[in-house]
Amino acid sequence: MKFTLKRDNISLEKISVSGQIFRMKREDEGFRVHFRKDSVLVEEDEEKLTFHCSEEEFFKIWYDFFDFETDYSKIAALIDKDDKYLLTAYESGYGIRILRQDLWEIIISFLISQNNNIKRITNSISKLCNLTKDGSFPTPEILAEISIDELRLFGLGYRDVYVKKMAERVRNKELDLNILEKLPYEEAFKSLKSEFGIGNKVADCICLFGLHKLNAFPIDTHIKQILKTHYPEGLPENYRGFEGVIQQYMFYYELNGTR
DNA sequence: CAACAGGCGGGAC
DNA sequence: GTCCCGCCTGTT
Repeated sequence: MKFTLKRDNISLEKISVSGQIFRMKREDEGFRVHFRKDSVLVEEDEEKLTFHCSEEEFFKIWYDFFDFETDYSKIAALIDKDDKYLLTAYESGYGIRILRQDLWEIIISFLISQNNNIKRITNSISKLCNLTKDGSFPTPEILAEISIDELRLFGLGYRDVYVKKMAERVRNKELDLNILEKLPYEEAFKSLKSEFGIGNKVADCICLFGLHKLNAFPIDTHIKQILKTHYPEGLPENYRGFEGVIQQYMFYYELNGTR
């Protein structure tokens, strides 16, 4: 079963290397993505996307996952005509969207991402998924049961204690993800930051990619440099509310350029 | 060999 | 509050 739709401001190719998702792999026919227990293969060509699933499944799961509800062209229209840097970054990153991924998977993924490189992050997460029979991302219960020594084998380095503690916290409902999902940005950010292993950057990544708070603006080493060079006075006011989307265009442009 | 990779915790001040 | 250091580990 397949479901086809016209491409409009979406690029799986770019999303796959935008740094927000760590297990979106290119297969022979297209890209495979995962959401909780489900997975789908998506073909991408110049004018359309072909989902290898029923229309019913597309609208039940993947429509939200790819955030088709949000009009990214409308957000891009906010870009200042004199902001040459961002106009170029948007042109470069045109088609990137903020996926609505599973919160738990995002929390662990970005805990692992700190002071780390994408290759190693991807490798660690891939190994973690081997813990489950179906290859889906391991639940808090599963991760909480793994010993530190065993976790170390996944190449997490010193981040293994962060992962272990977080799994226990969530399993014990000391951090309730259902509540976290209902909080406004400021409160979610504060709650996340109080967790062991989560600082400003990781908290904002989780808010942006796990809670879809488009006003979260994760500042990593690259973004810090960009701000210093192009926005010494800070981001313009008119981007307020969509800083996270802006960040993605900048980040992509910085790492992938105009290729 | 050192430096770095999408930072963070902990201690000094 | 800010500054600084050490940290797992694979790659360059």
